Amino acid sequence: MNKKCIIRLLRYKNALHRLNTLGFVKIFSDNLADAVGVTATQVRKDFSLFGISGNKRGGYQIDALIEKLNGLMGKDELQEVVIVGGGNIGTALMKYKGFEKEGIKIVACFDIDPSKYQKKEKEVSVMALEELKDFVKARKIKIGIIAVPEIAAQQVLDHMLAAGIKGIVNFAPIRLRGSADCVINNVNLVLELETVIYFIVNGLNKMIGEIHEDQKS
Amino acid sequence: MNKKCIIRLLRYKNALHRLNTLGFVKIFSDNLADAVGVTATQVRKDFSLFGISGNKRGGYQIDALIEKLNGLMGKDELQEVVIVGGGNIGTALMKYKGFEKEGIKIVACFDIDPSKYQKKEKEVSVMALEELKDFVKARKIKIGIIAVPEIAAQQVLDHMLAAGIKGIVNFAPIRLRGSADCVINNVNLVLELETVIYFIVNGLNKMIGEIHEDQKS
DNA sequence: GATTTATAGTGAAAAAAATCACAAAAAAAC
DNA sequence: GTTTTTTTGTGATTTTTTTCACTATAAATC
Repeated sequence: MNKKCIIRLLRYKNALHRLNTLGFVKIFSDNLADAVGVTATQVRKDFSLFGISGNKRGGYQIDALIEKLNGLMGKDELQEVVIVGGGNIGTALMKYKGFEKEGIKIVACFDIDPSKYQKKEKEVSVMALEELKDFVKARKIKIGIIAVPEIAAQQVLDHMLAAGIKGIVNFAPIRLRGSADCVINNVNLVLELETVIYFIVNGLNKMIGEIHEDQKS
Repeated sequence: MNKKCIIRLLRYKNALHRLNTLGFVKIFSDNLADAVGVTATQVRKDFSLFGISGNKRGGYQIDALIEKLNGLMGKDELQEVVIVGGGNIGTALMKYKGFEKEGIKIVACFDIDPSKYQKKEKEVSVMALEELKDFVKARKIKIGIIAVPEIAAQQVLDHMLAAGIKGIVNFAPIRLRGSADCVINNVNLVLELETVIYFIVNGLNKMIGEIHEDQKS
């Protein structure tokens, strides 16, 4: 039961959700592997490790599988999330439709200069950074997104920790250090692009098909 | 020389750039490790593997180090990149300032319905998807970003491949398969958030400080 | 200029992760 | 109802990745 395996399980769950809404009922380790980008053996091994079993020659029942994964990984109830930083990235995330489907709700955005933003119909409201603490404490919010410039990221992190945020996705292009008190997932958009560029410029595309994904195919 | 190691080298380069602009001249494996989120041993091992050496008790000269890394990984000349999809994410990336510093230039965006967008001062222009192929071929662009809804992603990928794009960062929440002809880096924003949520909901924050980063501390 | 100290460098060991190879069983075909 | 086929399940093996434990060396100190 390692970190990587857990992350894969999340991916399986995610993919299964999608397949489910597409109307699929049954799935083979093969198909799931393909959807997630790993090998079929890996899928079965992961399941085996967590005591998930299917039917020999019958594959897996998708809804039962989702059920099991939910039981294992904690059914994700609706999670309220705040964003700090109302710039390009922050705004995009505020408006992004993809979260809702997965039970994630962006409830507010905080910015140093909220006067720039006026609330439009159906949009997330932007508040002053000073209001973060009270808001987060009052609503017992545990998850936050950092979408501020590099220079402000560390300071914003401190604010969030003080407010009681426990998990963060950080989009500022600087690595923020997690702690026992707070899990941080650093996502560096520039680096994601640079990685691809590197592989292309150096003609290494033959070497790999995908990046970060560790499968055959 | 494995994929992970290459990606780490890219991270080192990135971090060194930042440290350099901040005025640092010298660095120890320790510091770099910390900036990137790995162990000092790992940094030294990676360097050793690629024949990069520093000075005993003197650390590494940052500019020389960058030089070496550039030599090794191909100096990144200005790279022109196109975006497909002018929605929330696409728009954010178009406006995002962070790319320029790293020699990445977003030169155009393509959308099914470009009439929604009117070009403003200093902004990237949005064109019809049909123009993608000619544009990309004419300017010999090799790198593209997919920022369309899930449903359209596969089709857009096909368009891009036909146009001669060789490397892609895909933000649609579906795994696109790379090939010998095209490297794909799938970035799933929802999943990044879900991963954090999972660790928090299950109280596993003690288990890890960071996600995707495999270091101590 | 000898001694101490901090840091790089690296082969060896350990740990982690992935893959293989094959058994078990259910379904399908005959 | 027997045989074949397909797919799961998993111990064993291999490969990959990381860490350890130590040496070498340059700088700093005394």
